[in-house]
Amino acid sequence: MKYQQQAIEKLKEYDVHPSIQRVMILDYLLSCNVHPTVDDIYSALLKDTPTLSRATVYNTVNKLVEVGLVRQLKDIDKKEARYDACLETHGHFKCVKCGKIFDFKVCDKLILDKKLEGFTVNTKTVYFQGVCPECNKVNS
Amino acid sequence: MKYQQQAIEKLKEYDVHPSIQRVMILDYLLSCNVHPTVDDIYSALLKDTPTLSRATVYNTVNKLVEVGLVRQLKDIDKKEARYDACLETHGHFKCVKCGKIFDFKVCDKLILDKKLEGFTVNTKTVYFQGVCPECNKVNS
DNA sequence: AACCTCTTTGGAAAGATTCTAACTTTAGAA
DNA sequence: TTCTAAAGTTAGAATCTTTCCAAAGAGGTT
Repeated sequence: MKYQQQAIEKLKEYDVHPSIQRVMILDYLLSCNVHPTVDDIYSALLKDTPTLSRATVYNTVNKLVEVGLVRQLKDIDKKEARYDACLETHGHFKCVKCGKIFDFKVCDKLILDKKLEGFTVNTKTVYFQGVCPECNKVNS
Repeated sequence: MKYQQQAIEKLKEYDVHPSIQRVMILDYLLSCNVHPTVDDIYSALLKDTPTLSRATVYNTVNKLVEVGLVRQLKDIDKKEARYDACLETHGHFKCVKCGKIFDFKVCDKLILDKKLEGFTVNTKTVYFQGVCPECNKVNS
């Protein structure tokens, strides 16, 4: 519960009632850099809170996405959606060989096309796929 | 069947046997700019081919994605995956009010971060969410 | 025609997510 | 403190998307 206090403050700031479950889940998302699936979150928190329900995890992450505290990433995984509590604009790179996910910076001003004038952009998702340096070494 | 001939040629070029179903599906993807879901494709083609199976649509789009003729877009829709036959690198903008999806250009060289040196990038996905000019007008 | 391979089909099955209805907790008023 | 209404949680059923599988079909080759 490293980020418990921060989680509570963020929830309040975004007008979401900081229930025990919500704080737990946001704390977990803030503390891990691996972009977990709903099931990852559920399994991890079940140890400490055996009464936790899967539906609560779904409700909570949906709520957090809705208010903008968390980002949903669906392309990364073939089936399950993943969640990321880092709000800074950044890209995700997934290595197709080892499956690892790397975050990288995106200079978002440079992406903008003239065609997007007049559009209000709220969320930016940049997702690359390929082979990471480690796996490139192994195969060469 | 505007793109039927083009579909057949593309399939051959990518070493995919141009069966009736595959041609139909790729033709449909090439002719529509709306990034349909599997169910959209299935429903649309069922009229002309009542014997078409949902599994065939899944098999086909998976095959097309696998060989690189079509791109899968998961983030755009909350549940269903969408498919796009346009191979040029481009971004997708989804208006959260009207649900329309707009394509826009991405100058892909500009996205690259120094951190990505050594990475081999195969696929680039850029996805924005926000409000389109039309919906911006309505609410002001 | 006989044969082989690839494709399609439909239904069953699996997997992910949402719904529902009952139960619990919370915040604020009395 | 106690009451009340609203909000949140729970467990399991239900739904929806996707894949699997075995059988049937189509196309091409000898």
